[in-house]
Amino acid sequence: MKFTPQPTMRRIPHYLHLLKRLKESGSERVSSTIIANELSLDPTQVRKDLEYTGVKGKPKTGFIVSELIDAIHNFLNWNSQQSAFLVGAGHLGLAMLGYKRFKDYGLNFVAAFDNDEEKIGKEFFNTHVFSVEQIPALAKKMNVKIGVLTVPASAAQNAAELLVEGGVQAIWNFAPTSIRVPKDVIVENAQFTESLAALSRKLVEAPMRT
Amino acid sequence: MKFTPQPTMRRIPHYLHLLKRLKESGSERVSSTIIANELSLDPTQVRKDLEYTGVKGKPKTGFIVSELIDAIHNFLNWNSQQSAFLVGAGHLGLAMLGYKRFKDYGLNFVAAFDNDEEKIGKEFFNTHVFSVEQIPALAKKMNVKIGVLTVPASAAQNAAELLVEGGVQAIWNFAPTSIRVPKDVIVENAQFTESLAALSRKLVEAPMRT
DNA sequence: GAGAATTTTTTACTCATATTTACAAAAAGT
DNA sequence: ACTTTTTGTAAATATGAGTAAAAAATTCTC
Repeated sequence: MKFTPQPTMRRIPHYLHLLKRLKESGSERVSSTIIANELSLDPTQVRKDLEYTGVKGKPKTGFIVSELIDAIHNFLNWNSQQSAFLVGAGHLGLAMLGYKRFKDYGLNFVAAFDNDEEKIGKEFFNTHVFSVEQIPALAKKMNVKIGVLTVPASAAQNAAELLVEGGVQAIWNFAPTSIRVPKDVIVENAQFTESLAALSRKLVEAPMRT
Repeated sequence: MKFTPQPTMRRIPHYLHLLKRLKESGSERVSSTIIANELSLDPTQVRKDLEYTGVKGKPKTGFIVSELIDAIHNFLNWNSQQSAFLVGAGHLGLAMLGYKRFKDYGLNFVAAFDNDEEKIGKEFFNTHVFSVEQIPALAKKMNVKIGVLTVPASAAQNAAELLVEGGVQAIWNFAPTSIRVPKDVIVENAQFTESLAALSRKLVEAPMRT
């Protein structure tokens, strides 16, 4: 089996969003050309991407919307919920906890952590806040596999190490810094700055495109 | 002049973070090999990426840290602040407003918008919340070029259109959906789901890598 | 009900882009 | 002056995107 290319991975969630929209509006079937038009992509590319999910389209009819949605969910393992820890109960962390939709994406926050005495012991959106020191013990006990880092840059490395100590397999890093972890631990960076840099540069380059 | 490749754009903010860390810890010079090691990249790739920013390194000594930081800031036009509108004063939107650090990234929120009567007229983190209907008029008046979308998927398209009507040049889209805009308007998607999908898939593929 | 026409997938190929590898030149230190 | 280190450039490889032609299947028509 081949690994999925990065660019494909980036596009798949967009397909999913569109498909859900189509399903809501009552469409049962969809062709790759329709998807391509809607997202301004190349039809062949859409087909190639969808191939990774394992679904097969039928000529003339295209793909069955609900089948595709299921296939993508399956592909991403979003059918079964994964327990996750949230580290850092600041503005962003609370936004994450408050975003109910994460359960559609297979993510379930079972506990939050912070090192602010003010916050420890409280509950936000039905999630209890513990001291960061308890991360390793609780992670092992609750068998948590995913850690979400929404701490300041200065606290990121330490938090990451505590998560690793607790046996976490993957870290979703929102902190504006790189973290160093053993190579068998998966790190996915979701930094605003990455995206903002791209935007800023596009603004700089925009006049040149004319 | 050549356009900057996407992957390079993604890496540049990481260089910047590292460089700032190095500067704080007192380093004056840095070589591409050190950067490469720190971020587990290839040294040549680092040099090539840095080439886009226009800085020249000196053999044997490498690059001057502060020079590099300036060059990257310049490259991204983060020296001068850009006025921006925040559309959607929910959890995420407030997290954005509360994140003081954005001014380091050339972004300055001058107004926020929502269609919740409860929020309109209030202030959050010194930023006033207006009704979304006022977006076009205020955008023109204040000459705002960047709009940040932190609204639910259902409100995204409408909000985007209002921003476009107001003459906004770039939209930073956090809403979990694709938006359709005229082709001269820049859209940068910063969706959690993109990144979460990548993480989820890595978890699925992880056992295969062994 | 059979066949033609149309639409869409599928496959194969070409082109572009990004990464890696290799080598030569330059500056600092010994 | 020689060695080491590190940049800069050039070439090669690998990967992903786009294009074009062929095959399959469904619908429409006769």
